Amino acid sequence: MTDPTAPGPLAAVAALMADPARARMLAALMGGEALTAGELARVAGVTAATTSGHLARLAEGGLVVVHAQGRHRYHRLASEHVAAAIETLGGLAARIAPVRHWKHGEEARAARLCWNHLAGRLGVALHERLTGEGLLRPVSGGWDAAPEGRARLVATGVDLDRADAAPRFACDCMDWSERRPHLAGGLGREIAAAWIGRGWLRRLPATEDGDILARRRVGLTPAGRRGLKDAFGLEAA
Amino acid sequence: MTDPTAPGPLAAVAALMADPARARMLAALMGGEALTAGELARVAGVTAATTSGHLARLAEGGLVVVHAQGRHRYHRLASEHVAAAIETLGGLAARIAPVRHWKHGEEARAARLCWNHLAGRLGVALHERLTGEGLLRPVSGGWDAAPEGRARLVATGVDLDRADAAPRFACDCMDWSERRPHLAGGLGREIAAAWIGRGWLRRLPATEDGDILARRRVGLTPAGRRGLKDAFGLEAA
DNA sequence: CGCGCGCTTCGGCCTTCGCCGAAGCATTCG
DNA sequence: CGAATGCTTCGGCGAAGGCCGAAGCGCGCG
Repeated sequence: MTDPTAPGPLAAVAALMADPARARMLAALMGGEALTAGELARVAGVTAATTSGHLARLAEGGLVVVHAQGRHRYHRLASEHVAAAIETLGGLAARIAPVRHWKHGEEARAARLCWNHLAGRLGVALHERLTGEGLLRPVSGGWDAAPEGRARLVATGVDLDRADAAPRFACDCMDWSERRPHLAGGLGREIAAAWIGRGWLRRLPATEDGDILARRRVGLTPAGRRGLKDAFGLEAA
Repeated sequence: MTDPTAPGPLAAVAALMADPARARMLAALMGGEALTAGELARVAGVTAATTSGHLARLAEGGLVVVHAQGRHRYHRLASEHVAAAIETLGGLAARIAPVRHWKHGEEARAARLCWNHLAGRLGVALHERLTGEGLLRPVSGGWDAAPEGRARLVATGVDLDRADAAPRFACDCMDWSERRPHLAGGLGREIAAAWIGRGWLRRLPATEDGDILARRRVGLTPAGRRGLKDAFGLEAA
């Protein structure tokens, strides 16, 4: 316990992300869905045996939580904080590494999920629009929706009661590609859920290669484009 | 180049932080000062030879930049984005790991530097005060100082011209201990520099053990306490 | 009830890499 | 112009850990 060779907590959590196979799994989980060990094995490109070990370590380290259901074991990211850290680290990596061209990079820059909320240009534009118009205002440690903002969000199907029940939507993630904040937390989650639910957003098919963006890309449907324009005057790219 | 076994950029940057000795070096560099290889060797607890290898990797990976001066080689974090990522990852680690009691943890929670700007309770309180009073207002991708806010900041000795010259102070770091944003970017840097310069803040002595907080803790002087109360009505803990 | 499937555990191989001491450069100082 | 200092490079050692195939285990289905 008081092992003098023990890595500090920072090194320990970094080590969990430092393995290529584990990093691919975490990236896949950034899509927000709970995935089985088998699915994660495929995206990571290793056998089931290897995957099992990796997932045990990730769970032990608190990055992932497991939910057994029948003969499947579903894994998802443990919390918003894990997602935010991965997003931030991914952003740093993208900034530092030679600009490697992801096959679907352009689509992902346009709109994607960051665990359970909206990111990419669309997520950033939404955040800017809401804050710039005063529909969201800064409060202690985060954002709160002004009455006018609440009404407009509810009109688009967002369940604000459930968003309010969340601890607080203090966490505005720093965006991977745009280097600007987008809306995370309970409100971000409810927005994404509502708009996917009413068909404004649609998940784009996962890529088969080990792409870090697999399962994260979303697209705005024509209905969504219209809806966002009507509700917020938002002209999506 | 197209090595199929190459780790993704995320795993690569995580690996740089995943070694205990390197993590200690990075933590020490979060104090914002440029440190020599020898100083980093001492804080990391390894020999000069080992340190040299680590620093070469960190520089190669873009986390650190080197500045040779005489027979010393000074190292500092490469950018604000590196500092933000370390802070975020450290926050996740603190949240996940069993609450380990750092010797100077309480002092560091009160006020510390996050690379070149103010963090801890003081940094968070300042951010909240400035945004809550409307002295800072949200603009596209960050914060801008309102006229009233500019005047008050200038009155405390902050060089706003230099802050304006910075790319943008879009980056409000997520705080390690408080899990709330504090003020980073060009403005954060100028504030910390100005207040240290006029004796409002003082660096506290570095700890001798390999503490992750070494060289980061700062204290508010009586003059600083008075000054912050007069300028912003800020009652520091 | 027995088979199939998903997942984990075990054992063994092998690469990676962190570590050090010794030697080699460079810079500064006496 | 040596000698000391700061740092890097080299060579070699050892531990950590990532990988797999095979075997084991639990759950659901036929």
